[in-house]
Amino acid sequence: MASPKLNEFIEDEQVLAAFAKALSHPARIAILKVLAQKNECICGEIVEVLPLAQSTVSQHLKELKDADLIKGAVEGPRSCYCINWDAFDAFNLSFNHLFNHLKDQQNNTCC
Amino acid sequence: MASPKLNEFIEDEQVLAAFAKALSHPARIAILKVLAQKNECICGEIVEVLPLAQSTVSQHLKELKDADLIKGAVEGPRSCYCINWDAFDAFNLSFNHLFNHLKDQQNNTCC
DNA sequence: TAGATTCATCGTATAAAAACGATAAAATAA
DNA sequence: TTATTTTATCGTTTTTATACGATGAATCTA
Repeated sequence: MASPKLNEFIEDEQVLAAFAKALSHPARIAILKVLAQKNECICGEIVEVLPLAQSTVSQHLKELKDADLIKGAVEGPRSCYCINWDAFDAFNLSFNHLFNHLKDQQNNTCC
Repeated sequence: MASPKLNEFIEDEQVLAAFAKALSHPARIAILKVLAQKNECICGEIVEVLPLAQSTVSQHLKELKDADLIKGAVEGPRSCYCINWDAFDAFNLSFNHLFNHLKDQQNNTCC
Protein backbone atom coordinates (compact mmCIF):
# COMPACT_ATOMS: atom_id res chain seq x y z
CA MET A 1 0.00 0.00 0.00
CA ALA A 2 2.89 2.32 0.66
CA SER A 3 4.73 1.59 -2.56
CA PRO A 4 6.73 4.64 -3.59
CA LYS A 5 5.51 6.08 -6.84
CA LEU A 6 8.71 7.83 -7.76
CA ASN A 7 8.65 6.41 -11.27
CA GLU A 8 5.48 8.23 -12.11
CA PHE A 9 7.23 11.57 -11.99
CA ILE A 10 9.28 12.96 -14.82
CA GLU A 11 12.96 12.14 -15.12
CA ASP A 12 14.09 15.65 -14.35
CA GLU A 13 12.23 15.75 -11.08
CA GLN A 14 13.57 12.37 -10.06
CA VAL A 15 17.16 13.38 -10.71
CA LEU A 16 16.82 16.56 -8.71
CA ALA A 17 15.03 14.79 -5.89
CA ALA A 18 17.78 12.17 -5.72
CA PHE A 19 20.41 14.88 -5.44
CA ALA A 20 18.44 16.68 -2.76
CA LYS A 21 18.09 13.43 -0.88
CA ALA A 22 21.86 12.99 -0.88
CA LEU A 23 22.14 16.37 0.84
CA SER A 24 19.22 15.80 3.18
CA HIS A 25 21.29 14.76 6.17
CA PRO A 26 23.67 17.11 7.99
CA ALA A 27 26.27 14.38 8.30
CA ARG A 28 26.53 14.18 4.52
CA ILE A 29 26.87 17.93 4.19
CA ALA A 30 29.55 17.85 6.86
CA ILE A 31 31.35 15.10 4.97
CA LEU A 32 31.35 17.17 1.78
CA LYS A 33 32.79 20.11 3.68
CA VAL A 34 35.57 17.98 5.11
CA LEU A 35 36.36 16.53 1.70
CA ALA A 36 36.44 19.98 0.13
CA GLN A 37 38.69 21.33 2.84
CA LYS A 38 41.15 18.47 2.86
CA ASN A 39 40.83 17.86 -0.86
CA GLU A 40 40.93 14.15 -0.22
CA CYS A 41 40.85 12.04 2.87
CA ILE A 42 40.32 8.58 4.21
CA CYS A 43 37.30 7.28 6.03
CA GLY A 44 39.02 7.36 9.40
CA GLU A 45 39.72 11.07 9.17
CA ILE A 46 36.04 11.72 8.61
CA VAL A 47 35.05 9.47 11.48
CA GLU A 48 37.31 11.53 13.74
CA VAL A 49 35.42 14.76 13.14
CA LEU A 50 31.86 13.41 13.09
CA PRO A 51 29.82 12.33 16.12
CA LEU A 52 28.98 9.00 14.52
CA ALA A 53 30.24 5.45 14.57
CA GLN A 54 32.57 4.24 11.84
CA SER A 55 29.96 1.98 10.32
CA THR A 56 27.48 4.84 10.14
CA VAL A 57 29.96 7.15 8.46
CA SER A 58 30.77 4.41 5.99
CA GLN A 59 27.08 4.15 5.19
CA HIS A 60 26.79 7.88 4.57
CA LEU A 61 29.85 7.72 2.34
CA LYS A 62 28.20 4.97 0.35
CA GLU A 63 25.12 7.08 -0.17
CA LEU A 64 27.15 10.02 -1.39
CA LYS A 65 29.02 7.67 -3.70
CA ASP A 66 25.79 6.12 -4.99
CA ALA A 67 24.58 9.64 -5.72
CA ASP A 68 27.83 10.13 -7.65
CA LEU A 69 28.78 13.14 -5.55
CA ILE A 70 32.03 11.62 -4.35
CA LYS A 71 34.60 9.18 -5.64
CA GLY A 72 36.36 6.54 -3.63
CA ALA A 73 39.63 4.73 -4.22
CA VAL A 74 41.13 1.87 -2.28
CA GLU A 75 44.64 2.61 -1.04
CA GLY A 76 45.97 -0.40 0.70
CA PRO A 77 43.86 -1.02 3.78
CA ARG A 78 42.36 2.45 3.46
CA SER A 79 39.74 4.10 1.31
CA CYS A 80 40.47 7.53 -0.05
CA TYR A 81 37.52 9.74 -0.88
CA CYS A 82 37.16 12.98 -2.76
CA ILE A 83 34.44 15.10 -4.31
CA ASN A 84 33.40 14.27 -7.85
CA TRP A 85 33.43 17.82 -9.15
CA ASP A 86 32.06 17.02 -12.59
CA ALA A 87 28.93 15.44 -11.21
CA PHE A 88 28.77 18.10 -8.57
CA ASP A 89 28.76 20.88 -11.12
CA ALA A 90 26.09 19.14 -13.13
CA PHE A 91 23.88 18.86 -10.10
CA ASN A 92 24.46 22.46 -9.15
CA LEU A 93 23.42 23.44 -12.65
CA SER A 94 20.26 21.38 -12.41
CA PHE A 95 19.39 23.07 -9.17
CA ASN A 96 19.95 26.51 -10.56
CA HIS A 97 17.73 25.56 -13.47
CA LEU A 98 14.94 24.66 -11.12
CA PHE A 99 15.35 27.85 -9.14
CA ASN A 100 15.44 29.97 -12.25
CA HIS A 101 12.54 28.12 -13.79
CA LEU A 102 10.45 28.81 -10.72
CA LYS A 103 11.61 32.40 -10.41
CA ASP A 104 10.81 33.13 -14.03
CA GLN A 105 7.18 32.81 -13.21
CA GLN A 106 7.28 34.68 -9.97
CA ASN A 107 4.33 36.91 -9.35
CA ASN A 108 3.82 38.31 -5.92
CA THR A 109 0.07 38.57 -6.07
CA CYS A 110 -0.82 35.44 -4.20
CA CYS A 111 -3.07 34.50 -1.33
CA MET B 1 19.64 2.72 19.12
CA ALA B 2 18.74 4.52 15.95
CA SER B 3 18.18 7.87 17.61
CA PRO B 4 18.88 10.59 15.08
CA LYS B 5 21.86 12.68 16.02
CA LEU B 6 20.90 15.66 13.92
CA ASN B 7 21.39 18.02 16.84
CA GLU B 8 25.05 17.23 17.04
CA PHE B 9 25.70 18.94 13.73
CA ILE B 10 26.07 22.65 13.35
CA GLU B 11 23.04 24.84 12.79
CA ASP B 12 23.98 25.74 9.25
CA GLU B 13 24.19 22.14 8.17
CA GLN B 14 20.88 21.32 9.79
CA VAL B 15 19.11 24.16 8.02
CA LEU B 16 20.49 23.17 4.65
CA ALA B 17 19.71 19.51 5.21
CA ALA B 18 16.13 20.36 6.14
CA PHE B 19 15.72 22.33 2.94
CA ALA B 20 17.22 19.54 0.89
CA LYS B 21 14.88 17.09 2.56
CA ALA B 22 11.90 19.19 1.53
CA LEU B 23 13.06 18.86 -2.08
CA SER B 24 13.97 15.19 -1.79
CA HIS B 25 10.75 13.85 -3.27
CA PRO B 26 9.73 14.39 -6.91
CA ALA B 27 6.15 15.05 -5.87
CA ARG B 28 7.23 18.07 -3.89
CA ILE B 29 9.31 19.41 -6.74
CA ALA B 30 6.33 18.90 -9.03
CA ILE B 31 4.12 20.77 -6.57
CA LEU B 32 6.51 23.71 -6.55
CA LYS B 33 6.47 23.80 -10.34
CA VAL B 34 2.69 23.82 -10.43
CA LEU B 35 2.55 26.58 -7.85
CA ALA B 36 5.08 28.65 -9.76
CA GLN B 37 3.21 28.18 -13.02
CA LYS B 38 -0.24 28.93 -11.68
CA ASN B 39 1.04 31.49 -9.20
CA GLU B 40 -1.42 30.18 -6.66
CA CYS B 41 -3.76 27.25 -6.53
CA ILE B 42 -5.88 25.10 -4.32
CA CYS B 43 -5.11 21.60 -3.15
CA GLY B 44 -7.60 20.05 -5.56
CA GLU B 45 -5.85 21.50 -8.60
CA ILE B 46 -2.60 19.92 -7.50
CA VAL B 47 -4.25 16.59 -6.85
CA GLU B 48 -5.53 16.66 -10.44
CA VAL B 49 -2.07 16.77 -11.94
CA LEU B 50 -0.27 14.40 -9.61
CA PRO B 51 -0.54 10.60 -9.58
CA LEU B 52 -1.25 10.56 -5.86
CA ALA B 53 -4.25 10.42 -3.58
CA GLN B 54 -5.62 13.62 -2.07
CA SER B 55 -4.47 12.72 1.42
CA THR B 56 -0.95 12.06 0.18
CA VAL B 57 -0.79 15.37 -1.66
CA SER B 58 -2.05 17.11 1.45
CA GLN B 59 0.76 15.49 3.39
CA HIS B 60 3.38 16.70 0.90
CA LEU B 61 1.89 20.20 1.06
CA LYS B 62 2.21 20.11 4.83
CA GLU B 63 5.86 19.20 4.57
CA LEU B 64 6.56 22.03 2.16
CA LYS B 65 4.71 24.37 4.49
CA ASP B 66 6.62 23.10 7.53
CA ALA B 67 9.81 23.79 5.61
CA ASP B 68 8.46 27.30 5.04
CA LEU B 69 8.75 26.95 1.27
CA ILE B 70 5.08 27.57 0.65
CA LYS B 71 2.29 29.52 2.28
CA GLY B 72 -1.28 28.38 2.69
CA ALA B 73 -4.45 30.37 3.21
CA VAL B 74 -7.91 29.08 3.92
CA GLU B 75 -10.48 30.34 1.44
CA GLY B 76 -13.84 29.07 2.45
CA PRO B 77 -13.83 25.31 2.16
CA ARG B 78 -10.62 25.46 0.12
CA SER B 79 -6.96 26.00 0.87
CA CYS B 80 -5.00 28.25 -1.41
CA TYR B 81 -1.27 27.67 -1.65
CA CYS B 82 1.56 29.67 -3.09
CA ILE B 83 5.33 29.79 -2.97
CA ASN B 84 6.92 31.72 -0.12
CA TRP B 85 9.44 33.57 -2.24
CA ASP B 86 11.23 35.25 0.64
CA ALA B 87 12.05 31.99 2.32
CA PHE B 88 12.74 30.45 -1.04
CA ASP B 89 15.31 33.09 -1.92
CA ALA B 90 16.96 32.67 1.46
CA PHE B 91 17.26 28.96 0.95
CA ASN B 92 18.61 29.39 -2.54
CA LEU B 93 21.22 31.73 -1.14
CA SER B 94 22.21 29.20 1.52
CA PHE B 95 22.61 26.56 -1.11
CA ASN B 96 24.74 28.76 -3.29
CA HIS B 97 26.86 29.52 -0.26
CA LEU B 98 27.47 25.84 0.26
CA PHE B 99 28.30 25.28 -3.38
CA ASN B 100 30.65 28.27 -3.48
CA HIS B 101 32.21 27.34 -0.18
CA LEU B 102 33.01 23.89 -1.51
CA LYS B 103 34.15 25.16 -4.89
CA ASP B 104 36.48 27.69 -3.31
CA GLN B 105 38.62 24.85 -2.13
CA GLN B 106 38.45 22.82 -5.29
CA ASN B 107 41.68 21.15 -6.22
CA ASN B 108 41.60 18.51 -8.85
CA THR B 109 44.54 16.50 -7.60
CA CYS B 110 42.69 13.81 -5.76
CA CYS B 111 42.71 10.05 -5.65
C1' DT C 1 54.22 -15.51 9.98
C1' DA C 2 51.55 -13.20 13.50
C1' DG C 3 49.38 -9.26 15.04
C1' DA C 4 47.48 -4.76 14.16
C1' DT C 5 44.89 -1.36 11.16
C1' DT C 6 41.38 -0.01 8.28
C1' DC C 7 37.07 -0.20 6.43
C1' DA C 8 32.92 -2.30 4.10
C1' DT C 9 29.26 -5.13 5.04
C1' DC C 10 25.95 -7.88 7.80
C1' DG C 11 22.51 -8.18 11.16
C1' DT C 12 19.50 -5.81 13.91
C1' DA C 13 16.72 -2.28 16.12
C1' DT C 14 14.32 1.98 15.98
C1' DA C 15 12.55 5.97 13.71
C1' DA C 16 10.79 8.36 9.84
C1' DA C 17 8.74 8.64 5.28
C1' DA C 18 5.30 7.46 1.96
C1' DA C 19 0.95 6.02 0.63
C1' DC C 20 -3.93 5.14 1.10
C1' DG C 21 -8.83 5.00 2.81
C1' DA C 22 -11.89 6.79 6.02
C1' DT C 23 -13.54 10.46 8.47
C1' DA C 24 -14.51 14.96 10.46
C1' DA C 25 -14.68 19.89 10.14
C1' DA C 26 -15.74 23.92 7.66
C1' DA C 27 -18.06 26.44 4.33
C1' DT C 28 -20.87 26.78 0.36
C1' DA C 29 -25.00 25.61 -2.33
C1' DA C 30 -29.59 23.91 -2.83
C1' DT D 1 -31.84 23.27 7.08
C1' DT D 2 -29.83 19.77 4.45
C1' DA D 3 -26.69 18.19 1.18
C1' DT D 4 -22.38 18.85 -1.18
C1' DT D 5 -17.68 20.20 -1.68
C1' DT D 6 -13.14 20.62 -0.02
C1' DT D 7 -9.34 19.46 2.61
C1' DA D 8 -6.80 18.31 6.90
C1' DT D 9 -6.10 14.72 9.94
C1' DC D 10 -6.29 9.94 11.89
C1' DG D 11 -5.16 5.23 11.65
C1' DT D 12 -2.75 1.82 9.34
C1' DT D 13 0.56 -0.51 6.42
C1' DT D 14 4.78 -0.81 3.91
C1' DT D 15 9.17 0.87 2.79
C1' DT D 16 13.24 3.40 3.63
C1' DA D 17 16.56 5.74 6.58
C1' DT D 18 19.50 6.00 10.53
C1' DA D 19 22.41 4.11 13.84
C1' DC D 20 25.26 0.76 16.13
C1' DG D 21 28.12 -3.42 17.22
C1' DA D 22 30.26 -7.30 15.34
C1' DT D 23 32.67 -9.46 11.89
C1' DG D 24 35.53 -10.48 7.93
C1' DA D 25 38.58 -9.19 4.24
C1' DA D 26 42.50 -6.78 2.90
C1' DT D 27 46.70 -4.79 3.82
C1' DC D 28 50.43 -3.20 6.48
C1' DT D 29 53.91 -3.76 10.31
C1' DA D 30 56.76 -6.08 13.57
